[in-house]
Amino acid sequence: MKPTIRDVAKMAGVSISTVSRVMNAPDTVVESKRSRVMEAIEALKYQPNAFARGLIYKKSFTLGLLIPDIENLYFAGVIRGMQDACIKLGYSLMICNTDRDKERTLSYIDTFHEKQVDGVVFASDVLYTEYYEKLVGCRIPFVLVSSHSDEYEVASVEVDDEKAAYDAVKFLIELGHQEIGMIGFNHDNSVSGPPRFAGFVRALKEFGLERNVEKVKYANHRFEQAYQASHELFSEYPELTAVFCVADEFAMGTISYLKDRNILVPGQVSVIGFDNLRMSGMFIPKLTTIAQPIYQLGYRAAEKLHELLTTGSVAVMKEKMEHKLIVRESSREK
Amino acid sequence: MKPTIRDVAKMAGVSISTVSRVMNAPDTVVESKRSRVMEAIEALKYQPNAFARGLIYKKSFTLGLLIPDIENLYFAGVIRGMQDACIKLGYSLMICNTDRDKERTLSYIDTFHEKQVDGVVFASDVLYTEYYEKLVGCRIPFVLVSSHSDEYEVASVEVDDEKAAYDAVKFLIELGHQEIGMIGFNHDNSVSGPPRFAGFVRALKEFGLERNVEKVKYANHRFEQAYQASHELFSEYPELTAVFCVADEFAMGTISYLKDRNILVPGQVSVIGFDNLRMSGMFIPKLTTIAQPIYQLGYRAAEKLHELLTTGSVAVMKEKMEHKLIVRESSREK
DNA sequence: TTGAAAGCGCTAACAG
DNA sequence: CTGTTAGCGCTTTCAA
Repeated sequence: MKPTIRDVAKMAGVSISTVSRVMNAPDTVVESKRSRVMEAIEALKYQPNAFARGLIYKKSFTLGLLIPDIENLYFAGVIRGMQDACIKLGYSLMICNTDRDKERTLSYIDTFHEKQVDGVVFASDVLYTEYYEKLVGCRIPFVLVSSHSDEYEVASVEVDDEKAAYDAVKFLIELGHQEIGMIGFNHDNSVSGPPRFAGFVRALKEFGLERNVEKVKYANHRFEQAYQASHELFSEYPELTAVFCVADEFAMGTISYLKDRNILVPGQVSVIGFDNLRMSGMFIPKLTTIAQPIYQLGYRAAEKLHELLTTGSVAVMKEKMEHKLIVRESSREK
Repeated sequence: MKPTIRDVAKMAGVSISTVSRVMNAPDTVVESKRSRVMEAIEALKYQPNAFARGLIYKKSFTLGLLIPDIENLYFAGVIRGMQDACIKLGYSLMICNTDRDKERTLSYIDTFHEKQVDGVVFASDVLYTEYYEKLVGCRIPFVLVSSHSDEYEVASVEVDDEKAAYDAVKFLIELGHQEIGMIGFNHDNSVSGPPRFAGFVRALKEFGLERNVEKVKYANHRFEQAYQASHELFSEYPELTAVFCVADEFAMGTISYLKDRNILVPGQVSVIGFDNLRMSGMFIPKLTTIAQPIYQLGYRAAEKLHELLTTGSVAVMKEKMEHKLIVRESSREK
């Protein structure tokens, strides 16, 4: 049996209240008893039972994190940031991988409810009504990261997707490209799909290149799908000399396709990615991309949730973090 | 306030024991009351408090997972497998990323202790005495995945590293390579470092190629380090025509270095990796590698821990899973 | 400064 | 079949 507060009390020859006090308000206990209690705690390797504490405090000091795909390096960064923030703020973290499955997501929310997590961070996926209502129904405070909600009043932290996409495409245009295509996220099951497309369109229009607006194919988060989408894109628009990919993984799929077709990158076609995953510096060629402050996004999300938990609201509802263009080798020189 | 069992009882007009019964032994309650209780539960979105339950059962139905590096795709696979097994077995999962930091690892074990996790899976890292003693001191049952312990009696699941390395090197030799180098894990802070080196040596000796035994450089888990190690390896042994890398990430680093030196892969040098990460099929060239059943390793580790938790011991202490050679494009044709 | 005792939400005897 | 009651381990009044 794990030792309880009673065992410590007995060993130290004091009452359980005294033991409790040395843990929560040490200076209300005289030195002599305090040190005896500390010794006993040490000797028994006593650790207060989190269940008993939770029952009283009605807090678990645990946060939940819902991510769509743990095999996507993007989320590894978010997790690291959030985990570091949790350590700083005194929370434990419960990470759940939903695979973008509704049943599974809902069931994880149940688990969070049952384990009484203090709050949850919901990453990237779209906040479907079912999710929102379940979270609200369970009275679980939550914030969104790499996502936002137009329908509901929910705090969020993300990058300015429209602006970032605009910057990427503008960069391509300034490199001299006139025939530019895009591999995007489907608009109906992603939150950054529409704004990134909008940024693509805005840059094109600004430079009188609107004829490219339709040169877009969509993929569903993974490499293989982007490979396939590139195939469709280039079959239909062989004149393309540049592609804006809304994810680094898409850029890799696109480059892979181009390579199989013996089309040189960046010699014949420039490719720009999005995210700046750790992998993007390892790929051949190294990816030119729009960097998101991934780690910071996770860190900030945890802080924001903490703010919500402790003050009942957040100072800024829809927070944007800075993105940055990183020029490497997959785009041609000026 | 979240509703308690009392609220449900009141609304359904029964005692709290009856409510408890419909949750734990439904058929001992008459249909009429049972359905009234179910309705009340539904209406209030009642979810039993895990703290109160934990206090009684002395079980949290939560497992802990300690991984060294969440940004390594290898662990993403382990996590998925373990998470699926947890769903099947009725556990929640608490994942902690140690960054291979001792302080941090020890502190996570404290957290696990405090949250009363039922058991923990410890991944890949070496089981230092401090870890072992703390875990045992806290009376937390645990198993090792992608690791094992020679010193202690601890259950583990992994691949046969020596045999897998042997197979990789033998494959290279059978391709006709005579000058073979290796990029390995440091022997003092990794568990698979020594056996993989041993497999390298055995294959070499078996084919009378022991002169290559010293052509080894070491790196510390990441791409950049492998890039640097390759630089050292090829500066010292420019005659090399093949390299056995003990991780796919090392293979990518090596290929990246070779590419920067304008050495063709597989034209001039064959490179074989280890793990078969999802990335290895996305890289250019696609990696020839030794596949580990990563997902299954995670799944099996959770099952094994469950076995330990429920029966008090495991049928097989040191379990090995099958590896497989995957031939793709980074090795030359025969 | 300290101890006794109530109670957090739930389960499991024990009566009825 | 159902209700009453005694804890599970801890914190927190309330007295002493």
